[in-house]
Amino acid sequence: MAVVSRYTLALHILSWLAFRAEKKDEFLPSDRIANSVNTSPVFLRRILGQLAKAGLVLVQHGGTGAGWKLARKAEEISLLDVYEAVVPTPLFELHHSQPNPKCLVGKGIQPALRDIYEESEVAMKQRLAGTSIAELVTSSLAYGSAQAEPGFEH
Amino acid sequence: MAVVSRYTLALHILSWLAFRAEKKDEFLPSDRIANSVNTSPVFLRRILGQLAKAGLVLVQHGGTGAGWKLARKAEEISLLDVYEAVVPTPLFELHHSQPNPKCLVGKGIQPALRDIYEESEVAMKQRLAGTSIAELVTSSLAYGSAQAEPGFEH
DNA sequence: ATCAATGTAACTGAAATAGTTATATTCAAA
DNA sequence: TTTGAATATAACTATTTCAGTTACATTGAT
Repeated sequence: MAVVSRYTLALHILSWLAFRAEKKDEFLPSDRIANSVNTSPVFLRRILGQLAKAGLVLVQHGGTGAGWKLARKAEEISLLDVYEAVVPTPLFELHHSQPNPKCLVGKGIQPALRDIYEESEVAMKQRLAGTSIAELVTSSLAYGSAQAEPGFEH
Repeated sequence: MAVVSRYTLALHILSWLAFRAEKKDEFLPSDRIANSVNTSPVFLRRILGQLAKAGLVLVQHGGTGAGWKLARKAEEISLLDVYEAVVPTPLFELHHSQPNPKCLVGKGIQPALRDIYEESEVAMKQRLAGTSIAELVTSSLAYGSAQAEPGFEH
């Protein structure tokens, strides 16, 4: 295990909102999203809250048309934007208990690793930055449309 | 949290063995390693066992000179070799509960994500492949030697 | 005023991780 | 062949994280 599945759920949420936005510009409630993602609406709202803080979605609190929608076009949201919004911690963990500072290796290994870990994380993020939610939707539909069951109301 | 700290410990173990190997070619016991890493010898042996399976270290089971040493030169062990040895799972997690297959997005998003996740993981690994244990030792010593306490017996 | 929605605190259950304890096994060397 | 310094491994504990649920207060368009 590594990068939390919460990130996958965030991408699913945004893809679904983008897919819906192509048909109609409206706020959509969390339990409609939960129907596609197959997860609790409360859990999704926690993720949606993080996405809202990062400026990726807009929220309508009360009233009949309450819910969520994309804050900007799906072409302008990269998978890295979403990563930064929901994954706050660095990719690699250092030691839990500090290494022995009396040992030359133990003394210097943490800053040495920090450099390498940082660069590896950047390499991963650059790949994420190269794809948008719009492209993810296109790709998902290409994979899914072949055998999707017809007549399903979103 | 993300990539387990076990990976950091594995890199520390190998760096320490490489550092020691420069002075003398011998098997070194896990509690000597534990003195630098500052962790339980039993836990370290679990990691050392994984490294041995991957062919990165050699083990001497019984007798007076029992312990561990590098199976090949530190220049020929990359940080990616170590990653593959101790991190068995993919970097990104997909959904825990399957998305709704009746939804076009839910149907296709997993294979779409698999492609992108795979490429992101490869990008990260390529950076790890570019550094060897020998280089990590050199870098650690550069960071550590400035203020390390003198007179420490490894 | 209604009520369909969100916001959030508090909880549960499951899993992973780090680390420990105890015991059996290995094998070089005396 | 006995010794003993080491590893191998099972079983256990404590901590944390994560996903997901329940319950309730709040919001605000109509």
